[in-house]
Amino acid sequence: MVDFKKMISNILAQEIGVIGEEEIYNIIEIPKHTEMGDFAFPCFKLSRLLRKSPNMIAEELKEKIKCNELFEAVSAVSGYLNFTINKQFYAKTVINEVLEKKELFGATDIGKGRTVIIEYSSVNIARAFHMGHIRSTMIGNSLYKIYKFLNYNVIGINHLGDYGTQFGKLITAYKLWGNKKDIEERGVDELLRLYVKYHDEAEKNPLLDDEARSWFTKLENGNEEAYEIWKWFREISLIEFERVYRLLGVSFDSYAGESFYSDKMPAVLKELREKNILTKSDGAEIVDLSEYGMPPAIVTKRDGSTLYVTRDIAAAKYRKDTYSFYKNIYVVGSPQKLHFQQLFKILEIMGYDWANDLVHVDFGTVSLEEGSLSTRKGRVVFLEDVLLKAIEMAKNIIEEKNPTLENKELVAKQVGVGAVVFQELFNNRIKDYTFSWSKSLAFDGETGPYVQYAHARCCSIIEKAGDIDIYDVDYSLLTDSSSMEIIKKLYQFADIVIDAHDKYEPSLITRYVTQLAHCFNKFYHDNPILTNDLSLTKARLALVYAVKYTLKNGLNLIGIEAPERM
RNA sequence: GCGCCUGUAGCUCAGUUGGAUAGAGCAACGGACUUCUAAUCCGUGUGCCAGGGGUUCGACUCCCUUCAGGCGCACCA
Repeated sequence: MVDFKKMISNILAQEIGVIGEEEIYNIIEIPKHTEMGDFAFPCFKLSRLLRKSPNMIAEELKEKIKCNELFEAVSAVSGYLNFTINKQFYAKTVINEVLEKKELFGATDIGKGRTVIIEYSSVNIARAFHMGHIRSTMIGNSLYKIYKFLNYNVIGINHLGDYGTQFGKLITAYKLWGNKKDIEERGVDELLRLYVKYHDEAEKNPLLDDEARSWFTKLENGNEEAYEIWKWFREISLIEFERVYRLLGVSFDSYAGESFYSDKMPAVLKELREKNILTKSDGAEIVDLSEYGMPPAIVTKRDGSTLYVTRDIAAAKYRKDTYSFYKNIYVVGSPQKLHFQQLFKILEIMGYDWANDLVHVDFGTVSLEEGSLSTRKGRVVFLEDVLLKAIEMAKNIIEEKNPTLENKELVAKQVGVGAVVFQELFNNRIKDYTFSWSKSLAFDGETGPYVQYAHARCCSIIEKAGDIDIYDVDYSLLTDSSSMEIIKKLYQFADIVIDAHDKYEPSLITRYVTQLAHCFNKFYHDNPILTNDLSLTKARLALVYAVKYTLKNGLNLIGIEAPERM
């Protein structure tokens, strides 16, 4: 699409000698208030170089470039040079672009030829799939879609927590208090019960922890009984997790979790030892990171078994060898920030320059009003419960507002799940938040259903319009303020997607889509679209199409469905 | 103790790599459906941008410091 900023910086560069076009381009901003114009060039930086007041510079520049058919107005206001693009040209440029690109509007090919790995969700086997897991799952899912949209080759990995001492604990608990029948009947619920009981008992009897450690060591050394139990628990868990992933519409290219790397551990340890990176300490092997201002990382325990960071070293190496990634992104909560800093540093020390291509996308913690989520303490809100409740509420609202709707079940699912997901991706990922049923189940205001509703309105108008075509549009009919507000918003979409990509921040798209829906709802309220005036109808209909495509593209990028009716 | 993160309207949060009068939603009150779905739209805000210093023509934004909350720091993940 035509880059207005580029056009302006190009013109300005011919008049300004002291700084280059690129710098000018970067300085140009979009004014906060629309009355000021579409783009603004602040002259303060030039002021020092030219030894003139910003005001005067703006005035002089204005005189030099005022005659240009591209601009409707060029004004100098308190040190800013403000540009207003010719509205008809603006409208035509944007709408043509959207209608031409359709579901690819906003996409670019900056990712062409690059493979990106995104590790997300990474739930723990045999434990509750709870509200705390939705963030990694949906942030990762969204990043997956954003990267894909930008033409990257993307590999989504669910790095399952299917290994480690916790399995020793589970096996111990199963041997002491469990039985086959209960697990077959109750699935993960029973595994959870055993896990909670283990922790209760271990508080009274610390010897249990030795038992658990020893079971994990057995598992790691290939003990058959341990392996069979482990495999069984893993399968049971995955079946239940899949149910939730299906509801959310999330999938993965790989489920290579921690256990996948167990046989790659010896080689990693050998390499670390050969490179003289390990130090013995208290029977354990550590990497001393004090010169980098970090506490040491433990690589093997006293009994020789491995830890989290060891497996992550193996995983990173494996991924580099297998996928030759451009970036390897870990969507994992911020409590694990230090872990990733250590991991990246160790790989750097090992001599891998690609350690710079590893990214930890961290995010804040979800807690409950009663306190932090804790599987062990049984303080937990199951994700599936929240989703099902949201679907049920959506169903009730449909019955109330649109009882004749077809596919009620499907739409209720799309809207209910959309509401929950939207809530997760609305704020900056770094913020902690307290889960609340009423917020997750909100359907008014800045919510998923709000955006979906705007989309459904577009669809319903288009359907009603029947075979009215949108060729030969008279763009002068879209120069009113509420149309232009939409058009300017549409123009920003590609930049927003890039920004979300640069910052690993899906919320930028969530916010954008909400703003676009709002502009559209306002327009919709004030302007009849299907009128007796064919050329007016065509023009407005073209705008509706453009909004529809963009809303749908945006929702798709945050993993939310866009029903055509609701 | 050391390190990282957060602190903006009653509540939940935005705030465009330092820029022109700090914005939304919720809640409250008041308006708008014989017309394309009112899950919508419009109106009403006295915010020491946690406090204090500093850098700058200009600071919610950068630096220092204090306070408050959260998280992490050796054999869990």
